[in-house]
Amino acid sequence: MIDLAVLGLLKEHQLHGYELKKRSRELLGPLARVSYGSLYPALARLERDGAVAAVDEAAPAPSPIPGTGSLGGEVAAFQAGRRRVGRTSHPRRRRKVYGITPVGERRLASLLEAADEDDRTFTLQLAFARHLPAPARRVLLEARRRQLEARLAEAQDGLDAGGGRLDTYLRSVREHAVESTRHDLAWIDRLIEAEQTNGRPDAPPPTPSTGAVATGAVRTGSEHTGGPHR
Amino acid sequence: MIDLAVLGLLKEHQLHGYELKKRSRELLGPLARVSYGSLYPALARLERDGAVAAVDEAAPAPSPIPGTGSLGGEVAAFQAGRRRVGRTSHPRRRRKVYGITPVGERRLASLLEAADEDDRTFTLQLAFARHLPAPARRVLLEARRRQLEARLAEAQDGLDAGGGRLDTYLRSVREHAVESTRHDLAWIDRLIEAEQTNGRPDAPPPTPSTGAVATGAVRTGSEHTGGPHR
DNA sequence: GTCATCATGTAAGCCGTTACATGATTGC
DNA sequence: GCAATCATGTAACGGCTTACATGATGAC
Repeated sequence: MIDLAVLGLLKEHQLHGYELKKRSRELLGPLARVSYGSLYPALARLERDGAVAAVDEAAPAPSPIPGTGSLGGEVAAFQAGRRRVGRTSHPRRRRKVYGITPVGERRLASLLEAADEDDRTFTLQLAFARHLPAPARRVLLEARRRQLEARLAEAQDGLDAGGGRLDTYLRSVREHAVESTRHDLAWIDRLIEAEQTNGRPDAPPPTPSTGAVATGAVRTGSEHTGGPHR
Repeated sequence: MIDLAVLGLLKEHQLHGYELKKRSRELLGPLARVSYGSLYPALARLERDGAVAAVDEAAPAPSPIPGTGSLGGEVAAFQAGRRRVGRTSHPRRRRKVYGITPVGERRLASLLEAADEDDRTFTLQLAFARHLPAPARRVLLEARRRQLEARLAEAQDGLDAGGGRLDTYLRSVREHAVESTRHDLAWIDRLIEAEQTNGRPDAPPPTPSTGAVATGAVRTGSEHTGGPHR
C-alpha cells in the first residue's frame, strides 16, 4: 500500500521523503496516512529494488538509471556542497529527492491493477487511475463492483437473518452497513458509466510516462501532470 | 480490537474458539474478521489475565474462577443434546469453552468506552452498545460525532483546495469521501436523537450483566442467536 | 478406511506504528 | 544564541495474517 502511494506521488513530481509525507496526507486524506517509520524504510527498499532513484536537486541527472548506482557521485556532491550555500542563489540541498524509474513505473502499473480486498488500497488505486490505460481501469472498476455486490449480499443476509429479534444497536450497525455499501456501489456505477461514455473526453491521459527519471529533467516548478487542466 | 469482539461475544454466550470465529463472522460481517492465528492467542492471553475462564463442558466446574462458579451444566446439556453423544458417557471434551469473568466484564466496559480513531473499533463498540449505560453511550456517540466532523472538514478542505485543477478520478475520490462522511454523520445524528428520545423505550437494557460466568448458568438452550431459523 | 469437518494451536512474517536519535536551516 | 521547523533515519514493538502441524469425530 505504501509502495502504491509513494510511486503514485513520485510519478508526478520528484519529491523527498519529508514532503512525500505531507503530500500523501493532503492528497489522500486522513485515510492513508504514512509515518516516517514506514516511509523511509519503504523508500530505501524501493531504491534498492531500482524502482526509485535519488536525484540531485540542482542538476537533473542526464543518465540516471544504469542499474548500477552511478548517481552516488552526484549525491555526494550535493551533500558536500550544502554547507556554505546559506542564503545565496542555491537552494538548500541536503534533502534526498527521489524520482520514479522505468522499473518503478512498471511496478506502479501492476500495483494499480492488482485486485485487493482492502478498501483503502482501492481508494489509492482510483486516485491514481489516470495512470492506467482505459481497459485496465474498466477491469479495476468492474472487479470492485463485484466485490461490493458480494459484500452487499452478505450484509443484507445479516440483516434479514437477524430479523426483528436483533438488538437496536446491532441492527442499526447492520442497516448502516447495507446503506453504505449501496452508496459505494452507486458511486462505482457512476464511474463505470462515465468511463463508457467518455471514450476519449478531450485529453490523452493513458500512460504518458512523464515524470520518469529516465525521461530526463522534470520541471518540478510548474505543473506537468495537470495537462489540459479541466 | 480482537479483545472487544471476543469479550462482547462471550458476554452473551459461553463459546469455544472455533465457534467464536464463526459467530464473529456472521455477527460482525466481513469487516471484523478474525483468524485463528490471532483468536487463539488472544483467548490464551485473556485467560491468563483472568478476563475469561475455560469451563468444563461435561462436568459443572465447582469454582473455575476466584469468585463464584456454577456454570457449565446447562452448556454441557446443550452441547450434548444437540448431537447425540456417542457411546461414551463422556461427551467430547476436546473443545475449550470460555466464559467471561467479572474482570472480563470490567475490561469489556472500558473497551466499549475507549475513544479510538479506528472506524472498525467504533462499529464494534456500537454493535455492543447495549452493554453500556446510557450516559456512556451518549459520550461514545458524541465523541464519534466530533471525530466525523473533523474528518468532514478535512475532506472538504481537500476538495476546495484542489478546486477545478484536480484530476477526474482524484476529485471523484474526494467527493465520495465527503459524501460518505456526511452519510456517517447523519447516521450518528439519528442515533443520538434516538438516544435522547428514548430515555427508556420499553425494555431495561442497561447493564444486565447476564452471561457472566460468575452469574451462573445461562440459558444457552434454544434460541440465543442462531435461533429459530426463520 | 478415508474424507470432510470440527477443533486447537504454533511459527514465521508482513506491515505498520510510536518513540527515539540526530542534525541542518531559518527566523528572531 | 535559541527555538521552530525541516529532514532523515533507526529500534522496538504490536497486531494480525498465512501457513503449517496435529488430532478427534462422524459420515459414507
